[in-house]
Amino acid sequence: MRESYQKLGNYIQPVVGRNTELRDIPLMGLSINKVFFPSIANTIGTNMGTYRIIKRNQFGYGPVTSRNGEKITIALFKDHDEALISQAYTPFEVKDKNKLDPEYLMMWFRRPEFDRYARFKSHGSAREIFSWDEMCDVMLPIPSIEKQREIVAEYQAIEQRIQINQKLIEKLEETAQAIYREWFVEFENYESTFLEEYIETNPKLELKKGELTSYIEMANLSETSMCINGKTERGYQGGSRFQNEDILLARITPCLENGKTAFVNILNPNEVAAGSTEFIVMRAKKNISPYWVYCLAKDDEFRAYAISSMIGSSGRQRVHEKYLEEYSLPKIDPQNMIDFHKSARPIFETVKLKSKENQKLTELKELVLAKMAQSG
DNA sequence: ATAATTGTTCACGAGGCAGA
DNA sequence: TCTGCCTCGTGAACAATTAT
Repeated sequence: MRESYQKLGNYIQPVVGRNTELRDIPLMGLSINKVFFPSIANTIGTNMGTYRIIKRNQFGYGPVTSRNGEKITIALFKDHDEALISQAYTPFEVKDKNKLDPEYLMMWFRRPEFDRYARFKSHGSAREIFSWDEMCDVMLPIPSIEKQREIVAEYQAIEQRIQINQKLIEKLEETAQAIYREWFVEFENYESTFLEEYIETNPKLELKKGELTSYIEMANLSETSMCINGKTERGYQGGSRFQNEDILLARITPCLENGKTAFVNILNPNEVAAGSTEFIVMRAKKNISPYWVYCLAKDDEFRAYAISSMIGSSGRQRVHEKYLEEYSLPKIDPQNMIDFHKSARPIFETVKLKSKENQKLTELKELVLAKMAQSG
């Protein structure tokens, strides 16, 4: 270990104090994603006096590491001036912010190496604990405060760009949806037809058992955008099959209700990929824009129809694609479709570009974290 | 007979409670 | 503080049934 590595214990101290006055301030939880969020605890009948109080720029962590996916629950609190957290978490703070920058320390905690370290250093029989003493024994590079702030600024700049892209993607999706509504929903046409005239569901595609293919699981789908984040390679063993420009619609509780729908654009041309058994693949028929299919799949009216037609018992309800094909909608003017496709294309292309850019930026972020080990 | 669809169960991650 | 346990959500495996 380098000489410039320092013992964390010299820079931090625990925070004491319980909610004995039963104050009415926000109750927060924290997760292995290393963020605070509004707590999901059921606190009816709970004695809130035992809860701990955490203040802005203090940290909280969960000493229990053995049941959290090889990760440690730790986050820097910035959402409010003060909040309550469960007694299960240990709050602590940096003694002197001019010697150790809290944001810089949080960056160190975000490193995957720190997760592994915390797990490795956990001990106990029934439950493995990363104790306060172990936390104090953590060694990390602590350069000058100026250098720390420089590193933090670099990291935050990347984060900001990701957020800007994310916002842009959201706006673009809204725009696409607005164009769709204007042209196809508010469009007056009293002649109606069924969806099967325009789309094909679960098109037949060949994949051999055991063949190595790209695989997209439910977790890769976003609830808010068309972008698919990540894929894996594995031998084909069943499930849905699709290609670029197909639309994936999650058909099972609660993924459908949550809006998990994707526009496939991350495959190679002509590549056939596999995915979760719980996707319905929607494909545009001849002369129909795949962009239109995506917008339809995200349309409130269509989604309400899909949700209302879910069947199955024991809480695991699914949509049947036959029902989707029977969805009734106004007949589409072919010229309208051509014009819509032209208008929507730049939107979808930009979303694809920005989503790719964000993947690169995310890699870059990880690189900045990895680099910290050399900054001492 | 085989594939596709539908129903059921299982495991377990994650967040947290509460008594000793 | 320690630790036994609860609850909810969810993906996936497995089983049963139906279609081809």
